[in-house]
Amino acid sequence: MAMATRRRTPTQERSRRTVERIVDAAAVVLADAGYDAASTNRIAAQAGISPGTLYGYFSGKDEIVAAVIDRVVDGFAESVAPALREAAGQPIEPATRLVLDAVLAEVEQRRDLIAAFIDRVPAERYAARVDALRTRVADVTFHLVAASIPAADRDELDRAVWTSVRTVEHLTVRFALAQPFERDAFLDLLTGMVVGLAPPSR
Amino acid sequence: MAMATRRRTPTQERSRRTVERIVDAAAVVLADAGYDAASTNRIAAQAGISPGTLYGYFSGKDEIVAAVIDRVVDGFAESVAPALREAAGQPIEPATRLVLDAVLAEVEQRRDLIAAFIDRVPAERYAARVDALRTRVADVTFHLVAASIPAADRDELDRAVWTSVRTVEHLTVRFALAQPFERDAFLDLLTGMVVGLAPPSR
Amino acid sequence: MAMATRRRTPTQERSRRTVERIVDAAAVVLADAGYDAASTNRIAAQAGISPGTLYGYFSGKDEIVAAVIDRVVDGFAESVAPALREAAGQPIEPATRLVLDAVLAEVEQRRDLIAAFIDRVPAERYAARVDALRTRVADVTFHLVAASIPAADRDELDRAVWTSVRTVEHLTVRFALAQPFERDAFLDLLTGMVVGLAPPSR
Amino acid sequence: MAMATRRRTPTQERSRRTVERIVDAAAVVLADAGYDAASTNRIAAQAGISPGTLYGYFSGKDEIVAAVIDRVVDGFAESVAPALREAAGQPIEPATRLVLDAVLAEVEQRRDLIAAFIDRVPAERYAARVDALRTRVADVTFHLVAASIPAADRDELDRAVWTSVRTVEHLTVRFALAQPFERDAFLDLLTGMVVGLAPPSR
DNA sequence: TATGAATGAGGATTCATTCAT
DNA sequence: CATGAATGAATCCTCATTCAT
Repeated sequence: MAMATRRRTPTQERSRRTVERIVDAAAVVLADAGYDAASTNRIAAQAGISPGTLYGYFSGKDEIVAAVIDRVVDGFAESVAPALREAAGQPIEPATRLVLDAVLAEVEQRRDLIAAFIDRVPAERYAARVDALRTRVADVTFHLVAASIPAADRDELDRAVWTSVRTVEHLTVRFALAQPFERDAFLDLLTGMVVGLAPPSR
Repeated sequence: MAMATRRRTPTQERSRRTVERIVDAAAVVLADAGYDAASTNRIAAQAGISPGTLYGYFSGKDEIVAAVIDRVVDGFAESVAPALREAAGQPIEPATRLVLDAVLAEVEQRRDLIAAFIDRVPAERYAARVDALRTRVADVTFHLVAASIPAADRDELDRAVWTSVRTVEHLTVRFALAQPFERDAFLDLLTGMVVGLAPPSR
Repeated sequence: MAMATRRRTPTQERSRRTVERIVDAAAVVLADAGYDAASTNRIAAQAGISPGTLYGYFSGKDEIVAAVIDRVVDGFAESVAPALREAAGQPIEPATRLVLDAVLAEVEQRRDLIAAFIDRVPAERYAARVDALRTRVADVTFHLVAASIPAADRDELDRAVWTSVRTVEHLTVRFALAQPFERDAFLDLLTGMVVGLAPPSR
Repeated sequence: MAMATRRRTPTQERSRRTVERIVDAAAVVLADAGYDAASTNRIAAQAGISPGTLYGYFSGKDEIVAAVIDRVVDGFAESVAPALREAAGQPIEPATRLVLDAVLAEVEQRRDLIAAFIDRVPAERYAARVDALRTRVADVTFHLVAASIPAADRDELDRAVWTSVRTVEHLTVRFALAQPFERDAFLDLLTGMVVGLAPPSR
């Protein structure tokens, strides 16, 4: 998924590094101080550049934040894809668990940054981008299961997918943040919920 | 749940009305414009008082926002309690559905305000207060079910309760905001998920 | 003519004084440093108030500048009116000279401020307001002379008025700024030009 | 009139073209957007060069603007000269009209650029250069008429020249911008004013 | 208590200019 | 010569909060 539109297209190597530094810095500042305190000047300072440079690449604060989210969102696509491939052909329960494990692992890895977004960034600043991911996941899930479901149950499947995606997203994130009990037990529970939601197959 | 600590205790009737007006105004402004745009001056203007007066009743912006949340949170206690009483003695499935229906109804009623908080207020501004409610709900749920569960399964029950509370909260809110399909179908689905999480009773 | 729209209506005496101080300060800064250098912070500093206060009364830099011009423009209305009254009934030549003398006197009095506007403020910032004055002056001039002119010459009168107003305005200001020769000689010259422009009376 | 001092003398052909492109671009941007919005970066972009290159030819923004004015000013010298030659030997009235026509034509041709300067550029940025032209015009006018005037009237001639130059400049520009009535009528009026200013010849 | 004028630190953003490549 | 990335001081403006009246 594309990074935010850039004012200056980074043709030179130096540009590319600068963009990286800005996004890195923004992630750090967001995690440390939250959205409100993440002023452009502060992000620039953290990146070791001048405030003006920032505006060579981003049109403003929101675009920088968007780039940080894009990075997280892109991470999911990349890290869940292998699990999806591995799961293909396996029975539904182990397949589901495999994928959920990958999702949870990715969340765990970005834990601090995700925590910062959840706690300190108003959702309207990033909802659109996360929603795009959500839609993609829902589409994939739907088509994975649709084949083995009678056409009459498509509506039920739609509802199950909506519910699953929301449930997995929320519980995964909350579990990673709070870690209220053991990882395996959580994955078992979550797998059971998701599998239980699927309409009876043919 | 207590209102935020006030600088002046509103012993007099007029004071109480002023507090109401401020909280009302804050709810309106938050729903209309979000947290960032909800300046104290704007809230005061909406309430028809001067900015200075505001500080006679609240120590600052965050305390006003807290009072708005408290009102929402208190609403739940009040409106779910009757359903809880009615559910007592009924079989688990209809009982659960009854309570979930009440929860959903309350969310639906506060839809705009909840949407404003979810979308536009950084969670750290209100997380503590919602967490307190969450804990209370978890406690009640735990004790309601604990009696019919073997002591050995207490850990499993803990996990099921954590998962249920998080799931119900999230799905209920998201369903009320998006209304992606029919209400009854949703309640059926959600009831099934929650009941399915309960450890096998004795 | 009205001052620029104010955000805060100066009900209290203190407000009125603050507005005065801001407009005074803006005039000083404009005359000293020009439009570009007349930052809101600098105007505030000159006025001995904080930058925020400024925005309580004016929506921004342009509105402050407009208030300064309004003051100058209003000055003309007030100071030329007596001359107009005195001129009524006199023959055209002494009457014209009387009015031009009053105009020049007023320009001379505001010399520094007018110089600052002419030299250092882009005209688009104040053209509209000066144009309003110009239109009023043209209207008055037209009606003063129209009575003694055959209806057939109205077009010619229109042209003469347009030319007179522009000529008087420009020469008066430039003369006051440069003072290239004696005041009396200038008034004689200018009176001759203006009287010469008038279409032949009945 | 000389171009502004350059950092590098454009001995080479390519350099000369670059300078042209910069001045062209500056004229376009000034006419389109005014002085404030005419940033060096924007001028460079319009010229199709990089901001750095600009500083190879001009010491800064003001020097670029000066070059644009010089071009306008030089245009006058070139386009009024033929009219002056043609007017020589003719009676004063048709001669004056001929020259004024040429002046007006030149203003009309540069209408947009002149409008941009008048409306949107603080006069102090270009006053010196226009003043140089004004002085030259005044000198020429003085010597043209001086021969036929008694020496005793030299002071009067001085005053008439000052007034004429200012009047012609201002009315010509304002007429071209506003076009409030017919061109011929304007030239008649203006010619009459100027001729009327001349001291009685011997 | 209520008022509302005043505060002032801090935020987002721009742009003339420089300099390493 | 040209490039274009980088600079950083300076600008306009906001808003939570205070305090004299």
